[in-house]
Amino acid sequence: MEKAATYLINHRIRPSVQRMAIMKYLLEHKTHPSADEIYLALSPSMVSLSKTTVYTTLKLLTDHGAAQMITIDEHNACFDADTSTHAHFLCKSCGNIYDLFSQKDSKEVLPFDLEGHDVTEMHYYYKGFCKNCISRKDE
Amino acid sequence: MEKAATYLINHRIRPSVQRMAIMKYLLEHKTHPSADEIYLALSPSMVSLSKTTVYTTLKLLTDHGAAQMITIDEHNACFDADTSTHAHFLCKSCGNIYDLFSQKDSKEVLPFDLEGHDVTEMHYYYKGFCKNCISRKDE
DNA sequence: GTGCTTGCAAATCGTTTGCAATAGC
DNA sequence: GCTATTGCAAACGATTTGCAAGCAC
Repeated sequence: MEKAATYLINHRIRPSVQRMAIMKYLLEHKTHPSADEIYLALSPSMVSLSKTTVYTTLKLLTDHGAAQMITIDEHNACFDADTSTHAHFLCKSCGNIYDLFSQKDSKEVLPFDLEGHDVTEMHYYYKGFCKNCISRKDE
Repeated sequence: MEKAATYLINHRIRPSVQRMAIMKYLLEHKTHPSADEIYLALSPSMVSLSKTTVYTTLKLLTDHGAAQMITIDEHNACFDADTSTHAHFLCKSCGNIYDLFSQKDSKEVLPFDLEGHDVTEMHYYYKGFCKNCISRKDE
């Protein structure tokens, strides 16, 4: 069976054609696409696909823990099939969002006092100028 | 002179009546208000105030480092006059945003490998259920 | 055939823009 | 008077909603 279908079933989501296509896209494109980007990428090969379905599916995936919504860019939500704890970096020049992972030798625990709140989600966002844009400027 | 006026001048922003009112509101209300909340709170006493001015002023404050924009809630941007590095916690039940500060004995540096990117902003967001909502449920 | 899923069109709502009126040096 | 600032109304754009048609077990 396809990886995307398995992934959906494991998260207790019925694998429709549309849902599999969107899940597959998220699993294969680690670029943190927006709903619109997913729609634009898939609609040529899925002519009947509607943007509404993309939105509802992304909400479904997020609610079932099959993806996470990233709000680092205030203009539109982005999505990531990797729900493990990692940080995101938004380049203010090119707009790309990069994944940042923990350094090998550091603790997983972050230095904030949670004051008795029950934390279910953690989002670590960094903004600035990415390596590529910096070296481009130097030329 | 008023604290808000001084604060604006220190950030090289001309202190107009509207800007002072908005800055004052942010300094006195640590509740991370949205543009709309600020507008609704100020408009009774500043009848001529327009929402446009609130938006442009908040952008000005953010650009000059006199406030920071928080995108923890995907529905609308919130603002915080405290630009020091601290985390935010959004309660999914009551919608309140709380400040979280560093634990005394921990390092300031977070365990993510920045991979050579130039970081200018850091945002640490936690979501879940706040202390108050948890104890309310227990009753 | 009953309930879940999809897709269209319209609505919603936070935010931005164009532009004319106003205020402050 | 000239420039920065304000405020109205309209535009914009991402997302949501209402609802009818289609699909799956």
